Amino acid sequence: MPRPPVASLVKPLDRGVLPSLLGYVLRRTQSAVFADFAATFAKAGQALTPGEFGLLVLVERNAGLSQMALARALGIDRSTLVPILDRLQARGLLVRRASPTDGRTHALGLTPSGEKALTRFARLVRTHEKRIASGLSSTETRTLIALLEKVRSGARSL
Amino acid sequence: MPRPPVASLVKPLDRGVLPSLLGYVLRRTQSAVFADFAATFAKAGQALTPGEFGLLVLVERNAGLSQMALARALGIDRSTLVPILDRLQARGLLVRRASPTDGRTHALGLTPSGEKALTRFARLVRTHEKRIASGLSSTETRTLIALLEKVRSGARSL
DNA sequence: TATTGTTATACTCTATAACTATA
DNA sequence: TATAGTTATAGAGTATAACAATA
Repeated sequence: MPRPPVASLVKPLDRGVLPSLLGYVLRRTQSAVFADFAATFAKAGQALTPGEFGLLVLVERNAGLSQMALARALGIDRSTLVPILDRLQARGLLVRRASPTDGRTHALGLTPSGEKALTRFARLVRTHEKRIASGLSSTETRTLIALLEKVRSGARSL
Repeated sequence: MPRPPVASLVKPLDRGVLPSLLGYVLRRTQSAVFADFAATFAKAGQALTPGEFGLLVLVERNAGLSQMALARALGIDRSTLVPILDRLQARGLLVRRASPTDGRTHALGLTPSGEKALTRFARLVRTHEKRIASGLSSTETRTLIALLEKVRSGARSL
């Protein structure tokens, strides 16, 4: 007897206190932004996650850094970083070179192909950023970033 | 010859364009907020993720809803929801009852123990929210939430 | 002894595809 | 036929513990 729900007729649920919670709104927004990032790259035939983009920028701007230093900057464990670097290296974007000063560490760097790819990626990120900020004035965007940074510092001191 | 990096002496990396990207700042803030949530609950001897909290609130406010309806509201696949419900049910917080009107669906609901737990959880969430918003005036917090909602609607229209 | 990178392992979140029972 | 829930499976992100090479 119950009929299949027609998309336009699905009753929105009661979300109670959730929409007034900063953490909840932050998480939902982040999820939508992630989806937009993925769609932007997919439409351009490119495969990259926001995390991979951040990693590539960090390696480009700090060529020669070690895996430990990179893991610390990304806020992840060094063991978590290994398969991520494996994948980017397999794609020919990044190399682990021997460090000239410390036999234990790798000096990370982008390949020429990685540099070129990063330029393409950066263009797509700008497109994506324009879209997600399309409902905001540039003043609002700056305000939003500043407020988010304030939240981040408040959350970090545990 | 290289010495171990002393925490207070670790040079911050050059992040290039990243700090000006809304998506990047959003992701880092979300990560710090998640860590604060986890720490708040861990200190109180409770184990709960933000996602589980949102799910419990949704079930409480919409008792009897189906797994499909819940998955839709959470933005996840119905198969993803199964093990999540399994865990909450195993903890005695939630039940799958037979629907009186449709033999295919489950009517979800909180157990009395789940209701009581949710009250405790909500108190911890308020503590957590106070901390992450501690650097903001209440006006700023409302502004932040409004701006995030604007971003979310801009990101969703693909 | 301590650090770096790696491996083995485990857990969670996510999805797709196929199965079942019901509609 | 179509929908709801489940299972099997797979990929990515996360961690801890232990190991080899190096400091």
